[in-house]
Amino acid sequence: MDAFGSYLRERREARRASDRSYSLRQLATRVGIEPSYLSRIERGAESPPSEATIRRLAAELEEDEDVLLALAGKVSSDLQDAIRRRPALFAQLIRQLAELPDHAVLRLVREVRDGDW
Amino acid sequence: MDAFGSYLRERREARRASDRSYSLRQLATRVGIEPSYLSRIERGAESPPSEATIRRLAAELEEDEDVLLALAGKVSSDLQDAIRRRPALFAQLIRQLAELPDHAVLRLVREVRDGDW
DNA sequence: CCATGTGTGTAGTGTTGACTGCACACTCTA
DNA sequence: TAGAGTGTGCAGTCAACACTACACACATGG
Repeated sequence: MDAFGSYLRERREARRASDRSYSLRQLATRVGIEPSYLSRIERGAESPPSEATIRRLAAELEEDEDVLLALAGKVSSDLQDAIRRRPALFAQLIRQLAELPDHAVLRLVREVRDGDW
Repeated sequence: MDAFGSYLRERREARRASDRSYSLRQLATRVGIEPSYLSRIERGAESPPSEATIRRLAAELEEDEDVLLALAGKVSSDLQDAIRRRPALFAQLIRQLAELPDHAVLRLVREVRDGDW
């Protein structure tokens, strides 16, 4: 049940296979946290770190920030800001989309992207 | 700059004009918090309460939960859940919509509502 | 006039979030 | 075989969140 930690470890070790600088210690140092802290996070002995730290981890591992944040049970603060600016509208839309299958949402994304909105 | 508190007070007093049971004390009691706490919140001397408490306040005042949460700088947890289930997809969509005007988003909401999705 | 209700000031509480810092045991490798 | 690097255990910090508890002063209406 610790999606975040195990995913992180898995990703780091994958990278480490081709780049020795991806040891837990070195990554932690680059990201600016204590190695023991990262160790506990990877093993799920500690809850995921802050949004800022997750962002730095994502950058270092070249992972999608939103996905990593999601695994940590969080939602990017800029998305939250966008929703907060028009709460009624976005709330309605998101609740509707929550019940639609992926492909429908994807279709919508595309339509908005290259539509005449 | 204390949108939440002043809005709350304003709404409560509006209701109180026609219903004497909307005193700070009585509302606080119905909602299950200490009057002094609600007092500090309404005056902005304290940051907004938890999502659960905001929900109860919204119910009692017949206000839109999402709007009240937004004023408190929060986003409903069920919306966050929806986003977390498909982070890449939703992140992309919301960032796109953040730059569109209200009417465009509204049009989208309608289209999804009564479209053949 | 006093009992009841009103809002508010001050102080204190338990819990969680987000970490640091150091010591330890193990493993390579030069 | 000493030294550097590896992951980890344990203890502790510091601020914020989300509140409670109680005392106070005012007012008001029966």
